[in-house]
Amino acid sequence: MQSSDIKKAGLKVTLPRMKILDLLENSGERHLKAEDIYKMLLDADEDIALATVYRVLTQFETAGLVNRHHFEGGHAIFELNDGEHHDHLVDIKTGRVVEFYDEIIEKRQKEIAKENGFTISEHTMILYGNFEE
Amino acid sequence: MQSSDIKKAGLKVTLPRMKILDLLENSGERHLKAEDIYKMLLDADEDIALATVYRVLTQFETAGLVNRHHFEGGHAIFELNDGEHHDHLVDIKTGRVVEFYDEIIEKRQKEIAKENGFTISEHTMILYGNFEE
DNA sequence: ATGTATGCAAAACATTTGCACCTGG
DNA sequence: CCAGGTGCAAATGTTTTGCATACAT
Repeated sequence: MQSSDIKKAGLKVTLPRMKILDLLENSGERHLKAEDIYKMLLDADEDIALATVYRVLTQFETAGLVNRHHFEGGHAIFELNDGEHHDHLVDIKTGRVVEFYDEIIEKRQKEIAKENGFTISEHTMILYGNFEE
Repeated sequence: MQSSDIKKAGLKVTLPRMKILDLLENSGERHLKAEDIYKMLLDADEDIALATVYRVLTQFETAGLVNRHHFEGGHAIFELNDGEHHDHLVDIKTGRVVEFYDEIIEKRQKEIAKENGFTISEHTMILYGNFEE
């Protein structure tokens, strides 16, 4: 929907890019594999190659529009970058993902980095487990 | 060196398993890719297949002897499980890895899980960045 | 027009698996 | 001896790339 974001990233506003950004914004699921996006495009009768999905996602990542995470399972998942950092709770069985943000943890991370003479450029924290029914 | 660990895991004490465990314990680098281990074995003139390295590492993981982590880069890294959980600082440029453990963070993680009706079975936290020279 | 993007197929990796042969207990 | 382990090659799953064609500006 926001073709301005694509333009801002120095990318031409093409149909594949708009469709993919639209899915990331409005598909209802924030955390998607490239394959998921590809299948949703097929379902929507969009003739977009999987290779293009990967290329676009990588460009979006470079532009700061999306984040790429490496959850367990050997594949990456992508989510819209809403500007606010957050971490993840991942249900091992269902794959359900819940985001959270904790001030205390963020503060400690910075302190720990400092103690180690380390400058954080980014970080991920993933808690794997099960949600109660 | 500790063939007893292998036996305890219900696995036969074979040369490949001993060599791989030895590397994990004494190679000087705690965080290794399967490929790294394979190359070290080649350098040591051990005729062990990459497939075996993967099989053994997976068995060790199941037995709780090693942990598998998914750092950035599309490959898994393996480290000896010394029984104590810890998190990682990873240098983006050099690949250097430093482990740390923080009581305050661990405590907050448990509280956050509780707030979300979530039972943690394991978790990873990785800070990516740069160490000062 | 012209530099970018895309589709397609092939390539590149990381990891797993089938199968015949070998080996530890 | 014999279940379990291993090497090799082929298969799998994910992501990247080369190239000819198509499109945005």
